[in-house]
Amino acid sequence: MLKRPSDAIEPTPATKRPRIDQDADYDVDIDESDRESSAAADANLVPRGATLKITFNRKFNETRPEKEDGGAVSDRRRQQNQLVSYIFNDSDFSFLNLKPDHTSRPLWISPDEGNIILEAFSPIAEQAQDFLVAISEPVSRLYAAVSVGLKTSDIIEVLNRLSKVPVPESIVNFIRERTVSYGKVKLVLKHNKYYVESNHPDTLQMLLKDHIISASRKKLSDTTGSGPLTISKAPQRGNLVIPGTKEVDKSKDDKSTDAANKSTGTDLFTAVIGVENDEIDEEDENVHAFEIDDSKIDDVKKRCNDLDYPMLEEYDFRNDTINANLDIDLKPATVIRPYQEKSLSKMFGNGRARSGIIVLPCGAGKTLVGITAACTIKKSCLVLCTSSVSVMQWRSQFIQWSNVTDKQIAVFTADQKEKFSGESGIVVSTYSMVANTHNRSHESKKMMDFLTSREWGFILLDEVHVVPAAMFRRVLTAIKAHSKLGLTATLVREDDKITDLNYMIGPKLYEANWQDLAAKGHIANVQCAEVWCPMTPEFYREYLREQSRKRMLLYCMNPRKFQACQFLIQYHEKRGDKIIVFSDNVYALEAYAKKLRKLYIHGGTPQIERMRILQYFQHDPKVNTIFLSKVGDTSIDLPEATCLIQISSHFGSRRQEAQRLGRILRAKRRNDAGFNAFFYSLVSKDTQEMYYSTKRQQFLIDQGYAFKVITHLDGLDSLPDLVYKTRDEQIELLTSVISTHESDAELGSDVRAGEGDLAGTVTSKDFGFPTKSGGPGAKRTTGSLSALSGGQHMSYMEQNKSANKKLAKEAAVNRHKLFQKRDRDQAQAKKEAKKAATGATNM
DNA sequence: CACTTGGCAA
DNA sequence: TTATATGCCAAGTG
Repeated sequence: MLKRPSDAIEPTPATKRPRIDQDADYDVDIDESDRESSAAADANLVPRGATLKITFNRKFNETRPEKEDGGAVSDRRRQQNQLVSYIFNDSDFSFLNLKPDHTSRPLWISPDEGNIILEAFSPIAEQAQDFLVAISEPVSRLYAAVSVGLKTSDIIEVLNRLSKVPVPESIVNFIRERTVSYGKVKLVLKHNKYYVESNHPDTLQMLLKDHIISASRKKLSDTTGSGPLTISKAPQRGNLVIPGTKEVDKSKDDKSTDAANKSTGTDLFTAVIGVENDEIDEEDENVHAFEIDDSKIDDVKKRCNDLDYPMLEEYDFRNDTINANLDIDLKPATVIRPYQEKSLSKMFGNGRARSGIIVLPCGAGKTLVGITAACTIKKSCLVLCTSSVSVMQWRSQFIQWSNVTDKQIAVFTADQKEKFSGESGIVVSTYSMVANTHNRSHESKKMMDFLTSREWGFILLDEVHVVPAAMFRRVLTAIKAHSKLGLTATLVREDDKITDLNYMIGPKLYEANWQDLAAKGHIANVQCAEVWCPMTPEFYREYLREQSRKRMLLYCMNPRKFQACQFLIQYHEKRGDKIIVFSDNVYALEAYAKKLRKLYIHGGTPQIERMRILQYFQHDPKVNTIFLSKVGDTSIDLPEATCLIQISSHFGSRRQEAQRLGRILRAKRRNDAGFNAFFYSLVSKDTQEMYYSTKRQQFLIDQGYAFKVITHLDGLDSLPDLVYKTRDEQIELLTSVISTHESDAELGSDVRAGEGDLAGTVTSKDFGFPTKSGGPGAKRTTGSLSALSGGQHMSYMEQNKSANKKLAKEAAVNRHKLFQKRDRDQAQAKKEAKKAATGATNM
């Protein structure tokens, strides 16, 4: 959503303004009864997009408060959980006039609430949904819709054509009001000069009355800044071809971009609607413009934003004669997918590069979109990502998909500072590298000079949602970039961090519908489930006694959860799935991984070892499960997982949920008929966790995923090697949880790892390298792995400890050089920790 | 020189 | 409102 002037003036804007929040305004409703009964019933997927409800009601409540009838509202609330048709319950709409051909129109619009209801069974439902998604979420999406070329009148007209009933006047007004100023003004960089451009000369005149803007206007030598506006033909897409689109052998060059995925449904859609739902042409219109001073761009941008005329930024890169072209292209074999093409056609719709954000799920090929965009613009390009790992990934992807040479692409991180040779090139770097405020090393200072001294045709911003606004500001002020593309998987507003993105980068240009991508096989089809694990009495008693900090640990370590986790892992390993288990809590992560004898990675795991483990996970058929802490949320590339289990879903943001989910969405590996990916959340019953998890799920439901609650896992109790089966074992776990936590409260996690080692642990540390054939490393590995299949009943800690020590000693002899120092350090740390502990008790 | 460690930031 | 993870840099170590 945009920052608006009222924000600055009003002390409490949130109450004054229609706060748009995703939950309220854009729901994909799922029949709730299905959720209730799902434990028993088979895993039926709710019909895709059963209803799409778009609510404008906050706005309407604000303008017409008398509609806020408390009784009706609570009445509605109550019924929400019963039927989809609750939408209709509080009003009788039979008085509305159905249009004569209403059966071919898929939308209902209720005049009071502003709800729009889509009939999913309509043959044109999919297109209608596209349209609705484009215009819903009133403020930001209308803005986005306008910015990709839809006009107010078009929106109203299309809505009217889709609707069975006449579009209520109130909605028309709402749309008018909201779109009147958006997208009217563009900041265009053309022939290396900046222009403020608009189709409406009067708007420009109005803006020029503002003293800041008029002061920024470029003074021509003969006039005093009040000369006439320049008039020119509106830009057209013309012969611009986005690489990789097979556009070449099409007869029509324009507007047929979407012809590739045209189906009979689309034709029907156009027949009913009369217009294509995107690419509204601006052909025979003139645009008006005035030039502004390069140095005043930021002032003008800010001012226009304050005046409620946010500027879209466009870069006429084909007419940029000053910045050298970069001779890159996609490799001939590279073909991009229809939705990638669609997102790019939004960006390059009129032959210029619009700045903005493209939202695609992880694994849907964001990187390729970015690369294709870079290959379309063909100017110097700067890519920014969040971690050095993804820097390397971007680099290698560029080389993989396009024909850039080593000389043209350079990386800039803490340990690698390259420059490209020649006039133009690509630099891949991290945000913190560029935005760093505190002292720089000499090398990076030089590099920064290199970055700031030149003009960049294109700046690619990866994972825009994680970067704080302040950092962006620094980056964008330091770097002179002519067009900006943000890529993200989730543009979810959890806090106000990304509120400014619209202003700083641009509007959302495109957002893919996850389900559609799943249906078309681009990403996996996911079954989401929440597993409710009861607490054991002992744990629950402690839980009730303890304070919040320890409570969390207790419900994470719930033995029943352990068992559920074990069960699910075994079940899915049998199916041949690759499984990732997430835990935000590092202690729990280690405990689980060790008990279940799996490899794990957390923040303290050194880089080389991470790579090792990921290698195993990907290629070794014996390693099918790994445990990850928060590290997995970003920057680790895990293409092979098909099943994901969350223990400790505490404090979760929807963003996190979405991103984790994204990890298993990569093109499907499995060919099962129904679901080919699984997402479990383990929740301890009757604890705070229940509350958090409900909150988190909302996102998944919003995305339209089927969601089940599992209260009982069949066959769990008969699992042969079930952990913590006896009460004694459980109590032992409980005491170790309580005591360990206390004594280790302020010790580093690595120290803890060494101390509390459980029987026959296969931790990342013990996992030898299967180096040179038959080497000692290899032997150890297989030994550990075969131990998985039997004899893991080690009841006593003391025993285990000593056994483990012996193992460790043996291991140390044959350990890889890289690990030896680590081991020593750990031994040292352990010693010191013990010393500290005894010292404490002596006092 | 290669590598690790601690401090700091967001 | 946490805890965790990450990145950059300088200083220390063998």
